[in-house]
Amino acid sequence: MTATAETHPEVTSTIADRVFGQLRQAIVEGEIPPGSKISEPEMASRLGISRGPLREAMRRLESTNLVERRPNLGARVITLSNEQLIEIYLIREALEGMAARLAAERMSDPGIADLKALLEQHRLEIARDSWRAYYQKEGDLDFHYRIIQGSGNQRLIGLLCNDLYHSARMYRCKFGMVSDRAADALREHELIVDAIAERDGELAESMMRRHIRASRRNVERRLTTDTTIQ
Amino acid sequence: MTATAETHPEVTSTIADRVFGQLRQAIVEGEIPPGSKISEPEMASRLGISRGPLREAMRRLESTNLVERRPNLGARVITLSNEQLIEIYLIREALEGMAARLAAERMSDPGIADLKALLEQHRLEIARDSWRAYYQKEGDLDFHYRIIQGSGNQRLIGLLCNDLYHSARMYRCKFGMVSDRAADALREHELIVDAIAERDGELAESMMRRHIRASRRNVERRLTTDTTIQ
DNA sequence: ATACTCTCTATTGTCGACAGATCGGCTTGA
DNA sequence: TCAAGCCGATCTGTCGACAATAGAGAGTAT
Repeated sequence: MTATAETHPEVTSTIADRVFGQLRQAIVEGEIPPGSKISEPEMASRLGISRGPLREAMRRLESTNLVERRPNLGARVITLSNEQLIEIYLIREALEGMAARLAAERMSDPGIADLKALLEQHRLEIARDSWRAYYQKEGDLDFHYRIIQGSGNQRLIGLLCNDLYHSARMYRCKFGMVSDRAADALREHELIVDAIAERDGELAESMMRRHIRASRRNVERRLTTDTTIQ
Repeated sequence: MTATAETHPEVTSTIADRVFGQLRQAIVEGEIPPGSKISEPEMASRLGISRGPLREAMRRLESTNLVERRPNLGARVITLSNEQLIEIYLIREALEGMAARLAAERMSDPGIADLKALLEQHRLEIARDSWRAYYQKEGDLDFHYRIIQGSGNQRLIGLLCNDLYHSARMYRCKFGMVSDRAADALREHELIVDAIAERDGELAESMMRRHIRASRRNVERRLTTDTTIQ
């Protein structure tokens, strides 16, 4: 973990901040499995730090709903229930819908052009090798991030990028969910970008919500039918 | 502060948790003014605790967007800009809209009956003494809380009740914003409850969003015209 | 008079150590 | 044989102390 987390070579001045990022990455990538207890002495010695900064990092992880902490009992990585995943999808539907509306109203013209270029790139990738759902997934993430950023609402950006998306990514890493609806998603993305390009906030919100709702229903269908998960 | 914060006599086993609640209340009520620096040694000695638990509490306050912390420079209570207030209203519009939709789908019949009773009580209060906007404000909060709880979405409940509403309350305590639209708000509340009672999630969401949007526009109007604020 | 530098102080970041609590295993009794 | 209680080990919560950094202030040179 100490090695893989160093992909971002940003020199964070304080240990607690750096360890927070390390642990968050290790948790969402499943390196620290869900439900497992995080022992303070063990983790501190493994990271080569003291318990002080570690506890501060754990508090932040607790606030971002990645670990559960019970007094005098220690902290455990949260266990992901299917219900919690659905909850996140519903919140994303509301928040990213609003983000799309705001992006349609406030995004810069060059930003919209970049969005269109990104979409064109995705279109080519999918046409070239549709089996490679991984790139599409990363691209999907990139697409959503840009629209969220385009909303210009700092609080909204923080909520989605710092909290919800890490939880969602944790899920994706647990069950290796490959998207079987890349083509559909791309079409929906196009509708969203068209609405944004026309500065139609109402339509952009509606299309984004429909997109996320479709994604949620796809997951729900899998969770209920697929017996491997459950 | 140490005295006023003890209104909730819940015995929290750990100091850091208790201090977190104390500081949060002191901040949102304006007892620790926005923008003021929180010195760790001073605050720790004032609370009669060590710096360790205080720092853990500060980390949680940082995660809930109530204090800003810069490495090696200390923590300050966030300064409330008008733009940030508008941001919160927009997020509330999205999230509480979704909450109303879910409440319409999932709230229990007794819960809906309670909601109606609460509304009836508000109607009487407003008819009796319309000048007392304070009670209406508290009632408004109570009304919104019940619908949020009625959504049954734990993550949504936590986001709104633990994060956003404290930020919003901080604003309300800074500018003593009395609602001059109690009657309008009550009518809007009635429409929302009617939609929930009819189990019409679509309508409930629409009405809730319209309600919060009206509230936001009322605030925007004040912020732009009223010169005392600015 | 102003700007620059150096020093000193106070605060933050970090660490090791102690007290209280929880959990597992062991003993003892019926 | 099984259940209840006791005891030790480990961990969490808390504290005081040390190192490093930022800021203020005095002093000096131009």
